[in-house]
Amino acid sequence: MTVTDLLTPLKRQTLSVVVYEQIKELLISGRMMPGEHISLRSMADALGVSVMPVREAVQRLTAEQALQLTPNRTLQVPLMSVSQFREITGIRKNLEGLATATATECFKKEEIRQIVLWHDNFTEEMKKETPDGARLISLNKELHFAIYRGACMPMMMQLIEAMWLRIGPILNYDMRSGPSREGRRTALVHHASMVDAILRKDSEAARHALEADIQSAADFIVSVGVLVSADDSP
Amino acid sequence: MTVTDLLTPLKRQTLSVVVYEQIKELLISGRMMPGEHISLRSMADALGVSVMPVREAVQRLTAEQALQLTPNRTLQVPLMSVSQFREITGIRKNLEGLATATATECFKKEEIRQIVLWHDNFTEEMKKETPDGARLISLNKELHFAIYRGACMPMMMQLIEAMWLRIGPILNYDMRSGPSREGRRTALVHHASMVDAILRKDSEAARHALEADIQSAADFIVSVGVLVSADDSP
DNA sequence: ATCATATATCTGTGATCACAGATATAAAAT
DNA sequence: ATTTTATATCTGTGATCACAGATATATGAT
Repeated sequence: MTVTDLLTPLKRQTLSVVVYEQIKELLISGRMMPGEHISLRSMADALGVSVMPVREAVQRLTAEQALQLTPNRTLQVPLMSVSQFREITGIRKNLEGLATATATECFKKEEIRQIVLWHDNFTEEMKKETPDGARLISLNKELHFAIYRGACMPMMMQLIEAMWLRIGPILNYDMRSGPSREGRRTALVHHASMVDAILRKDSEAARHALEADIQSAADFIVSVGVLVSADDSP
Repeated sequence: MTVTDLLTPLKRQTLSVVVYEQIKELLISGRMMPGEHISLRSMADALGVSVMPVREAVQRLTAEQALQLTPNRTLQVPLMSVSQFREITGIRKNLEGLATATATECFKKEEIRQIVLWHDNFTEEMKKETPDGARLISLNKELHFAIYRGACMPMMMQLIEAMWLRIGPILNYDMRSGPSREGRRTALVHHASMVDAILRKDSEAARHALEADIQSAADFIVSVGVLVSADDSP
């Protein structure tokens, strides 16, 4: 056995995709506010690269509608209308519901153990008097995607990620600064019944609990009033 | 009234998006074979532009997995495994089924008229002894998307388009060179019952007919054996 | 004729410059 | 002091060059 056997094939990492991943993480974890403006050169300077990689990353994010190019040649993280948000919520319930139901029927023991672990961590953090917003966002995402991954549907995963990327800024922006008391309680209830259904291998119950989780979070966002009324975007 | 009132706001068209649309059309209409190699410079020369716009267009198509970048720095239209194709077919039935059912319940008269028109044209072309492959592909796409548009779900439309972009090369590559006798008959049957259900405003029947249409076309593709067995792509 | 080596050519990637349009700032006029 | 005009600066977009890795072709030796 030589040392060459220890070397991983090393997937080619271009600067473009590194930048892409970074901006994506900023968006999905709610560190950029809807409506906020960015520029290629300022990003490039901050990252210590030329505009070229930033340009390609931003171009891609714009294609995914995670960023928006205004008619004035200005980049911004998009504002979202109520109707857009409602449509995404509907699609999410459909896609993520299907993934959850599919996964529930074919989970392995190890996968379920991991899900319970994320759930416990999330619950623990939620029950603190002053939960860490960034940690909550991360734990919530890990819990959800651990479930979806179980469905073994890689393309479905990509679609779901694309949806999360678009609602990330909206969903997470206020959760960062401490979730509301009521929001905390309902989230815990839905997560608990989700995990419970998974343990019982009741796929329809799991789907139902997940859809309720998505819907209640969406209702909260709409009630807060952070969404714009008219549909300015397309 | 001055002449300025006659001028449309003219949406800003960059070269990148023009190139993007062109390549997309090539892919979705089956004019590029799965596995075929392309290069930035040859494309740029053919289009009479620099590599820059082609690069961004290709980068975007690669992100959408409509093109693929091999480890050897070679661009190719992706091969597809049977399992990948089956997963996409499942997702398509879900998304397009939902769109069809939703649309059926809220069609306006004019929209239905348009759908019947596309259906008639498609049927007419199919009944010729030697149907025009390119025209069939176009008519089939127009018919399907005329239905989906009725759902008034713009984001859903984008997801569906992304799916079509990925299966376009596979689905359409052999339809170009004249569809089989059997394939023609079943397609007409499913389209007819789809349109019939829409006229009766029976949303569940419409969904069912659409899913049957998708499934039967997919079964045909699998039986032809154009798909690769192993899963080479990530 | 066959195989090894070397050269030429092709690939995508990154950096840099030029450009036009839009915005903000500064200067000058009233 | 206020409004207008001019200047400077910032924006994304496109073209061009340089580079490293991969492939094909040609050259050389055996």
